[in-house]
Amino acid sequence: MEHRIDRIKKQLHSQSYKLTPQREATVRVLLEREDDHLSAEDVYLLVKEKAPEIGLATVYRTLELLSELKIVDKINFGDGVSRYDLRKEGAKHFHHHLVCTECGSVEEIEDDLLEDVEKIVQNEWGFQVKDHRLTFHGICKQCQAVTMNASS
Amino acid sequence: MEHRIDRIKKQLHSQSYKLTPQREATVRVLLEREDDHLSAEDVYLLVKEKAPEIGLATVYRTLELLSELKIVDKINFGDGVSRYDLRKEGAKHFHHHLVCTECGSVEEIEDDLLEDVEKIVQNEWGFQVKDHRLTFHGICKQCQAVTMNASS
DNA sequence: TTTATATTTATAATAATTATAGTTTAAGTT
DNA sequence: AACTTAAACTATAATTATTATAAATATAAA
Repeated sequence: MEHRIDRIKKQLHSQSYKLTPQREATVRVLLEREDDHLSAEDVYLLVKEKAPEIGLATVYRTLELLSELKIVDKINFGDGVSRYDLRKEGAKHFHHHLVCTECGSVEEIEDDLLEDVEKIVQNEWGFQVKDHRLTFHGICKQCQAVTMNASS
Repeated sequence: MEHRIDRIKKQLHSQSYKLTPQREATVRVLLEREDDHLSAEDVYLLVKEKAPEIGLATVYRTLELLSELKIVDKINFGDGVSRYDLRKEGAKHFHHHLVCTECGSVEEIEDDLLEDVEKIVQNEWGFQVKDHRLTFHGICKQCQAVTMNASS
């Protein structure tokens, strides 16, 4: 964890931003909850546990900053709130998501499944791809099992 | 156009909803501006030209309803507003988008480029895919040309 | 230490969306 | 055709997420 904090600190410094205590606390929350997809409000509440004096606006600004530096990705699953997701170290692209329409769970796929598709887009549409957002909606393994049980 | 209105009318009736004049006016706007990605506000202003007495809340409710019936898809390009996009007739899946980070233009791709990827997700993750959202961020043809001119 | 700048807190403002109350419209029934 | 009922509508208020502002604080540079 310290290693990653350190890297992020350097990324900030390289653009002459500082890693203030508030920003560090925010980053720590994101690292600790790496598998979740927290909203700004969620992050705020968690950061408050470490640093009760922090303001909501600071959390928003920090997330915005991290987002610009591509340290986090801002996503929207259509429920009206933005969610923030740490990029894996060294990842060029945003990872994919599997959203279950039954239970609402969100699973991540880190493999880049889109290399071929991006080539097609590049060649056939002349569009120079920089990044992507891919979300599948459907039924997760667990809910499939439940449904089968229920109907048997 | 009348043909598609008629189909939508039937889809509504089949779930015992009515195609009220307000709903019809809204659908007409969506059909006329099929290539655009209108926000609820955009739709409201356009519908007002046809039916000045319509209320914003009705537009929201209509879009929500059309969205539930999968007649339109609700998307979010990360600018804080939801946008509404008509599905092509008979399309099982949502189409893809190319969002240009330079000029903000949005292009559509109707081909389903994800069939192979969906098979992988299905087989390797056991996730039963029902639909997807795929957006590429990058630089469109036009902006690539401009950039090349500017730098030469 | 002094100065300048970046960042923060607390709060107000804005913008998108949703909820509510009362009214209108339409469909089905006698 | 009048009556009844439920759906849908308008107008507006309320809510929620996010952004902007002003004053205070912290940090780095001179």
